[in-house]
Amino acid sequence: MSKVKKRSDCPVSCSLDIWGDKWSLLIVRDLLFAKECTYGDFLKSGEGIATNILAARLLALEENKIIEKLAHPDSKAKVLYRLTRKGIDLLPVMIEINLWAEKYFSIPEDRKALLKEVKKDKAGFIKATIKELER
Amino acid sequence: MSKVKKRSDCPVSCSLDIWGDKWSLLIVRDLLFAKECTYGDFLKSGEGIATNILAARLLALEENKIIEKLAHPDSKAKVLYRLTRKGIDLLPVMIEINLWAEKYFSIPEDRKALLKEVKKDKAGFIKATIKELER
DNA sequence: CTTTACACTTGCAAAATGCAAGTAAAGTTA
DNA sequence: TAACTTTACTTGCATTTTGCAAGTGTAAAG
Repeated sequence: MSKVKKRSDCPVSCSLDIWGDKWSLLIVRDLLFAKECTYGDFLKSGEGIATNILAARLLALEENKIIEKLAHPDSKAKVLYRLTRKGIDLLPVMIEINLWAEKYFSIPEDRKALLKEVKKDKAGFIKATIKELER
Repeated sequence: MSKVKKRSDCPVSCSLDIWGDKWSLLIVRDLLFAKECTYGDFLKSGEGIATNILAARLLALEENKIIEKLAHPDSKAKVLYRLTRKGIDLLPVMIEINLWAEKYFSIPEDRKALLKEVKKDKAGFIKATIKELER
């Protein structure tokens, strides 16, 4: 199930081998925003990922140590997904994607407001967010 | 041919709709490094993209104004591809991907050396590179 | 005028994606 | 405690995308 086929040793290529598809970074995005998500939370995201694709992506991200599963405190029927440090470290990538998109697309107001904060002090924002996600 | 199916208005989602696949950012990478590439140059890149996939990606990137074609000065048989400003502006994304990958993979020495330069003065590096690519 | 270089296109098999329905365990309600 | 619901997936199948190999057309070179 876990075929890690490395196309080259270029860092960009290696990265894309793991999360270079239309869905993986959306999962990471959800977790950067929400810190912890259940399977159902991902399904409810606006883009409408199919449940089998979601399952496949979650497994791949877990195998690549981007995310990890943990028990839900309220119920054995629920599962929580969370970013590992490796996943959290995608935050700068995510921020730059947002800034790029802001320049070339029209994006929601609340996201614009957040990016305004980011631009005020990027390093500070990243540091604070990582701290929040890690505990 | 140019179906721009937007899944949501999230900036991340919009971005991935355009270049969220295993190949597009490698094309952008080649152009960020080389400034201008021919069709054959892309084919020669280490990852070994199939020629039909390359043609499809180049067309999609062109339709989305990430790259543009221009006449080769030496020959009518050759075509040059170059980044538009929109494509050049993916540089910060590309840099963060490289920095992330450097932390979690072993990457080639020459790329490490380049990233050392980047880390010394990220804003300066970006500014200088953009200037170089734009003229 | 024949050969080579270059930028693609085409055909087809294999893999990934997307949709709808189904399953199993856990929790909730009557 | 029996029936129902919620949750996290799995399964089957049609559609789409990818990958490989071979082919085409135009321009340049010999």
